[in-house]
Amino acid sequence: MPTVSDVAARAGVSTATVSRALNGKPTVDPDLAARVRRAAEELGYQPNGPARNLRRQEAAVVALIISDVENPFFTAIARGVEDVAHEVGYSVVLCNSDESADKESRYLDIAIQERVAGVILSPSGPASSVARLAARGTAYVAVDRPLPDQDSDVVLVDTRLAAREATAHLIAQGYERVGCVTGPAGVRTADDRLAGYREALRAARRRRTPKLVRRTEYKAAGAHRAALELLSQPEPPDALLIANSAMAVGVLQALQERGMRAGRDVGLVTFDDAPWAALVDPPLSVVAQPAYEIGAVAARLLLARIADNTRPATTTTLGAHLIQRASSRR
Amino acid sequence: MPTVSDVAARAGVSTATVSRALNGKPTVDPDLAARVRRAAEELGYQPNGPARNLRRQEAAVVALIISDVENPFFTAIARGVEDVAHEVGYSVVLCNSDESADKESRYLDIAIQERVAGVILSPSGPASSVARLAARGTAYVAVDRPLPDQDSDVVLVDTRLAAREATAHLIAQGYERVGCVTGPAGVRTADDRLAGYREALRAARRRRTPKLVRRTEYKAAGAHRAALELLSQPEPPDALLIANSAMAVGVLQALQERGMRAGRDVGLVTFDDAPWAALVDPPLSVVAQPAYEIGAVAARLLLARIADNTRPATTTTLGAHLIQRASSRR
DNA sequence: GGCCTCTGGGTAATCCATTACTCGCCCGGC
DNA sequence: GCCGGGCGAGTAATGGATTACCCAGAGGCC
Repeated sequence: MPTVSDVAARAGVSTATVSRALNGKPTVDPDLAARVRRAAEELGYQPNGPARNLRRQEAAVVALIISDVENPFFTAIARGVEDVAHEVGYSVVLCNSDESADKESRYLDIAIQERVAGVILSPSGPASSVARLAARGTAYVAVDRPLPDQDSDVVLVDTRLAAREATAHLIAQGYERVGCVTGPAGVRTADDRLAGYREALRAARRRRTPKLVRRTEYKAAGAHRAALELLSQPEPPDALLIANSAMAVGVLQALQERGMRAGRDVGLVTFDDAPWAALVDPPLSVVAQPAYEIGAVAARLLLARIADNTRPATTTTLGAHLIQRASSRR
Repeated sequence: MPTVSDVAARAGVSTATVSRALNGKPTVDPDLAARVRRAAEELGYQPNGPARNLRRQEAAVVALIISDVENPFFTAIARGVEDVAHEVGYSVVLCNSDESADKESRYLDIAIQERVAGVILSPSGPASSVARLAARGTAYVAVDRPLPDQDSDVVLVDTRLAAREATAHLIAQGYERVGCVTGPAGVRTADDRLAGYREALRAARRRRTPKLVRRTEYKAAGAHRAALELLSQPEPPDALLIANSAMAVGVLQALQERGMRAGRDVGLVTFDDAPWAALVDPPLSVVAQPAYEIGAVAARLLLARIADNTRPATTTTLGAHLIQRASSRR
């Protein structure tokens, strides 16, 4: 594997000049630079990343730690981050924490060890170990969920308001017993969606019925169980607000098994406008979140913070909008 | 940021001993090792990854380059890879080549530069630049699609046979004019699925009708256009084999716009058992591919090759199976 | 007791790119 | 003609962990 010295020898210059030429420093004679580039080309020279990063004390890489690779919401965020980061020459590596604080912590360690320039993450649960990032002075930005007890840049969606509007919509459509299937306690988006749901009930002077609410992991399996439980009660819900699209899959399965029809039997609104949401029968009403933009904004904030880590922390809140389809109509 | 020297000073030993102790080398006195670990703990020591990788000439990281993060087939592969790699202490970084040979090439360069231990990739198109990996002696494994002109480890699905069976199934159900929507020419899975489709037609002594076949990018938008074209013809298909789940979304949209119903008006079988496939109306018949297992097998092959790069190249072909649902029944 | 072996641990070389520092040369100004 | 400044390029220090090599001391054997 060729090194700078090999390139230097072939081009008949010093290693310093090779480095300067290949990094586009302006203090190199154009002829020399061309000679160096040609030599590098001929040898198939690829810089040694670890050596470069060791010297520079930082890698031109940002780590994106998301809580579920299989969730289209997060993969859309990933695209937003990638597009912005690539524009300015950063690479993005995607890490899947799988909603496990352990894996998250492990990936954070790796990010620190590899001296990445910055980290974007959707924190899994309250006991986040980002304090270590802060301690090292590594730039980071939280997306989707704020970090507890941390004042860092955050990009959020006003998910509480959206949940409130979605619930109000179900009520306005004439559903009497609106329930909610949301994520685990302590996960901020899950809490917020529940809070918005309750606000809407209060605003409509409906009694709050704990029996109509279930919390489970943010996955299809949990939501499936939850929906079956809810529907087996003596006074089952006639509408549900569902906190993400994976959960919607579980709920729809449950309805199918019970021979029930969304809209007619149970009004449904779910968070996240998955590509298939309009294709199920009846088409699913959703709260569309600007996932791509979340990623893009987060990436821009991260780049700004990499450039200047003393800037004050900001919170960006993006809006979500309800898309009414037939699953919330009788 | 503390270094080995700091830990060494605090534990009252040399840097060599610190390194040996923290890496679990057996030649260190247990008492000393404990002292070192405690010192490291107290200082919050995190090894400097670039320095370590520079010295070791290799990072304990495998790169997984997939052609579409938003495709559940590939994210399931990612889980398989992760689970196996983590077991033996490797980290996985996910790179999204987005079906672009350019991005793929760029990520390969990064993988080489960062001296990752190995690469697993689903090659985008024929002009793959993996030759560079081979030239450097970096271990790699191809998944889903073989590499042209390369004899490397490959993990495939017998997608041609599956396509043939799926098509035969449609014919057996009484569909007369079975068409096919597949991916771009040159992408092996797309070619194979088309070949399997044709084999089934031949076996059933049906005429091959090029007008019933469309090739487009492996995305919803392309398939949507293709489906509209197919259905606008004077003699439109009455059944379609669809080459992946993103395309299925496009085709279903097209049917919806035309007010047509899958199964009754157009029989449908699609590749990939997406979580929502059973939830659309009517439920979608699919060819389920063992995506998780592809990832797991690929990871094991990669680890074997990292250990011994001289082992002969292998090709693993996994089976896929048809799941019959209502979309392929009149 | 003398010599050999084995073990644990220290010293210093090594991996490779970047960059601070330095030097020679050329040009302009006085 | 001499000096200061600036530019381009070379020399060598630097970053931090790993590991080849070497040494001291303990224990065994004759």
